[in-house]
Order: sequence, then C-alpha cells, then structure tokens
Amino acid sequence: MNDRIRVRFAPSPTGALHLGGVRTALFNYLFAKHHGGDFLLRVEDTDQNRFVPGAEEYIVEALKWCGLTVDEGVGVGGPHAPYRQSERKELYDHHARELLATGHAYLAFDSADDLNQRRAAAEADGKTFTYGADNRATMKNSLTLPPDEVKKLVDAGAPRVIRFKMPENEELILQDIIRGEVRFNTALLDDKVLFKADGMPTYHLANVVDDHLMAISHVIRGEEWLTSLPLHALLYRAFGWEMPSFAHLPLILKPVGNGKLSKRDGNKMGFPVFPLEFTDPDTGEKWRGYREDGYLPDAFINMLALLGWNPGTEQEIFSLAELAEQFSLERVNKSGARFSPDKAKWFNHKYLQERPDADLAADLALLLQRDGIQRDAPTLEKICRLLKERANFVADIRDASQYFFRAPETYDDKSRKKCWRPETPALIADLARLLEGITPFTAAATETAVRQWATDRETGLGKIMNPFRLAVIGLADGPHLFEIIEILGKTETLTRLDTAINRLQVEN
RNA sequence: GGUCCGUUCGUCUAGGGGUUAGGACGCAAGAUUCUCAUUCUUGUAACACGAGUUCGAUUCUCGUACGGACUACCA
Repeated sequence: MNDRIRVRFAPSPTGALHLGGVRTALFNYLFAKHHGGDFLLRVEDTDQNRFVPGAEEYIVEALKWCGLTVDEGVGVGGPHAPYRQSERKELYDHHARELLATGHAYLAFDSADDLNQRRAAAEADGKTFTYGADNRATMKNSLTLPPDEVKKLVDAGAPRVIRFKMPENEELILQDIIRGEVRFNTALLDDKVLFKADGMPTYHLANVVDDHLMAISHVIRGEEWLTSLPLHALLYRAFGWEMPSFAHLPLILKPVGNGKLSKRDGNKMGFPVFPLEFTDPDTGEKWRGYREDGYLPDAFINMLALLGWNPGTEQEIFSLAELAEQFSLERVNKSGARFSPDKAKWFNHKYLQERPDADLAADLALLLQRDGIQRDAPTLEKICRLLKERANFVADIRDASQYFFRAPETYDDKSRKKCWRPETPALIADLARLLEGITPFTAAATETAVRQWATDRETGLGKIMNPFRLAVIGLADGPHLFEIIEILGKTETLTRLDTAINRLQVEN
C-alpha cells in the first residue's frame, strides 16, 4: 500500500444530493486536492428498494456544476472499476464468505417476524433488543443450530443473512481526525447484517471492502456514520487490513427550529436545498436548485466551504483553488452548523459584482428571451453595469431593468404625490426642450447641461431630478438617471417625458 | 430509553488559563448620492449552568441541562 492520498465520495442514488452531501463531496475534494491526491466517486446502490432513476446522473451533473472534478469513478472510470456497487456483487460475496470461514461472521435465519417479536417484547419490558453478544445465543443462527441443520437450511435455500460477530466485551479506542479519541464498548453493539437475504451486501460490508480495494487513505463522511465506526474498524481488523483514517463531518442544521436540514425545509422556508433542480420521478414533486435560482457555482461552493470550516484568518472569499490550498481537516468544526439562506445570498451578491459585465449580459439575455425581449449585447452590458450592485442574482437585474425595455405604464404613487406639483409639467417640458438640443446624448453631456440649467434657473437639482426620474422610469429608485437616459436614447427619453406630462396631469 | 457526539453574539465563526473576547451575515444609525442600492464609518449582541483545579477559568476536569446523530436485511 502506498502513501498516496485517496478519498471518495460515496452517495446512494436515492434522490437528489442535498446541501450536506455536496459539502461532504466538497471537503473530500478539497482534502484530496490539497494533498495532490485522488478524488473518487463511488455509487452505493446496494439497496434495490430505494433506487431512484436519474439520481446517479443528477449526482454526476451536480458535482460537475460545482466544479468538483472526479479523478476516478462513476462516469470517468479508472483502475478499480466498476465503481457502482451493484456491479461488484461477487466481490462482497467473496469477502463475506471469508468472514464466515474465519469465524468473524455467521449465518442467521431469523425471519422479520421473529425479529419484530423480540423487539416488541423487549420494548414492552422497557428495554431495547439488540441482536448482539448477549442475545445471539437465543436466536436462530449458525451459532445456535447444529451444523447439519444449518447445512439443510442452506441447501434448501432458506432465506438467510450474514451477521458480523461482535466481540463480547472489548473497549475500542478509535481516532477521528476531527473529534480525536472516540470510545466504544462492543458489548453494547449489535451483530450488524453484512449481507442481506436478497444477495446484496449492506453498506457496512460494501463500504469497507471497497475502501480497502480502492486504496482509500481517508474516509471523510457525515457525522451520522460515527456510530458505525467501531463496526467498520472491527471489519478492517477481521480482514487483516490496514484501516484508513476517519473524519466525521458535523451536520448541517435547519436555519430555524431543531434538527438537521431536510429537503422539506427548502420548499417550506423558501430556499433550495439541492444544487440542481430536481423532480421526484415517483411523486412528480419539484425541488428548487441553486443553479436554477441563479447562484454562481463558485459562490455556492464558497458558502458551503465556510459552513463547518474556516481558514483561521479573516478571509472569506475563496476560489475553489484557494480553498484547496488552505483546506485542512483540523480546522473543521465539531459542532453542527445552521444553514443561513441570507449568507448564501450575500455570497452570491459578492460573486455577482466580480463577474464580467459581458457574462452577466449573456445571462440576462437568456432570461429576457423568455419574456420575448431582445437587445444588443453592448446595451445589456451597460444595463448590467448599472444594475448589478443592487442585485443578488441576474434575475434581480432582469426585474430591475424592465423600464429599459418598455415605457412606464404606471407611476409610483408615493413619489408622484411627493414631487409632481402643479408647476412640474412646465418644468419637465422645459427640460425636454433642453435635452432635445443635446448631441451626442451621453450621460456626461446631459448631466452637465441639466446641472447648468438648474443653476441658471436657481432651481434645486432635487426639484427636477425626482419628477424627471418618475417621468422616465415610473419609479423613485434606480441607478444614476443620466446613465439611464443615455441607454434609452434621446427619442425615447423625450417621448417618455411627453407621455408623463400628459398622463400625470390627468392623474393628479 | 440506550450508545456516541456536541455547546462563544440571533446565525456562521476566531480565540484560548490573565484579551476592551476579534471578524462576517443580519439588524440599526450616520456619511456620500437626484432616488434606491452600493461603499465607508459607527453601533447592536456571546463564552449554557454548577462544582472542582488554580493567585486567576470563557479556556483544563467532572457533573447537569440542552441540542444532535445512531439505535433496519437504508445508506
């Protein structure tokens, strides 16, 4: 075994990947890249009942969108193929037999009913039934049944599982990179099923076998696996294999309320929990995605990286490469982190500001196209330049830019009451005459002229600008007005002034 | 219930035996501006509790409380 750093992200194709899963993938990726190692993608599809069509493709696409390039695994192949557990069945079968042969595992014939009965009985007694060291002697398995009867059952094809034989009373002291020492006593642990009656391995067996076969050096996974760490450690020992290092990541919690973030929270609280939009093939239920909501992948990743990890400095904006450079598992937090939709937006805002106007314009063009609006790229670029600072998403730019594409049909009532006075129409008419004579119709030229004009008339600029703005865009907010009219052009600007004079007179 | 893990501003977090306990999001105020936003400045607000160790504990130890995960022939 060499010293190469190799990590894997091993999701189950049971649906879309949610925030927690993406972050696990991210931390694995960052750790691998930090050490110049390999990032593998393995699909753990050993549960036939929970398989969701399209989920695997979704996972691959989501990682791609996030920029987490897979070095080896599903979708890209590699020396340890196949990387889909359903295609590696013989391997698990072989290893399960080995455990049976070495006495680390045994056959169990108990039916689901038997087990349920025992559990119910224990519960009625206020206890918890564990199929472990203290109870396995009372169950129907190859430890309790005479060998010939076991053989008879096996030959008859009786439904059976393979269980791990947990040591009776052993204190296990395990190391976790994030948490330090973690202790367990095997007396309290149960004889987990390693191989199911349907001929498939369970997570535990498949996971350990594959991690070993794929030469994984570090297992970085969610905290929900911490309690299975002793089982996995014992499995490595039973096989006589060197154990990889383990790191259990803290969970991502709901923004408000108790518990870990679930996919329900997103639709309920108005933020996506999935990187990409996802439609449940069974229920038809639709889930929002960060991509479709207008998040930039780098912003999304940056936000996720800082959920449970920090560099120890005050830097908070990181490219993926910077993240990889600075990442270390030692700086991952122990406690769960509440997810904050607000902060996610803030990150996107930051990244949006850095995005070239031409790129923003291209995105904006796409959005506008859906509304049947088309404009030339230079104009859209100018619009983006003006509007982006107040936007979190390109869609915000679209929403705020409507007056560039059509003249106002209504006028902001509050502003109208405040600034549209009886003398205003005449003022605006004068202003229109002034603007008519300005060529070229640039922001600088119109601003200079209007300021001069205001000074000459001894009228405060505010007196003019507010109704001017209202007349042109129908709103009381927005970017520099002279920039707006430059984009609109002289003709359109004058038309709008004229329209406003007529309509606002009537409305007043 | 049992096992394991955790607990610093509302949230994400830095720090670590002696600090004005730092930063960011959010919120509030001020400055700038034709407006809104941006930006800048300022403010707001935290070491869960109780013991112990110590000259001194938010920091170390132990308890308690609270939170979380696991407790399937799911991963």
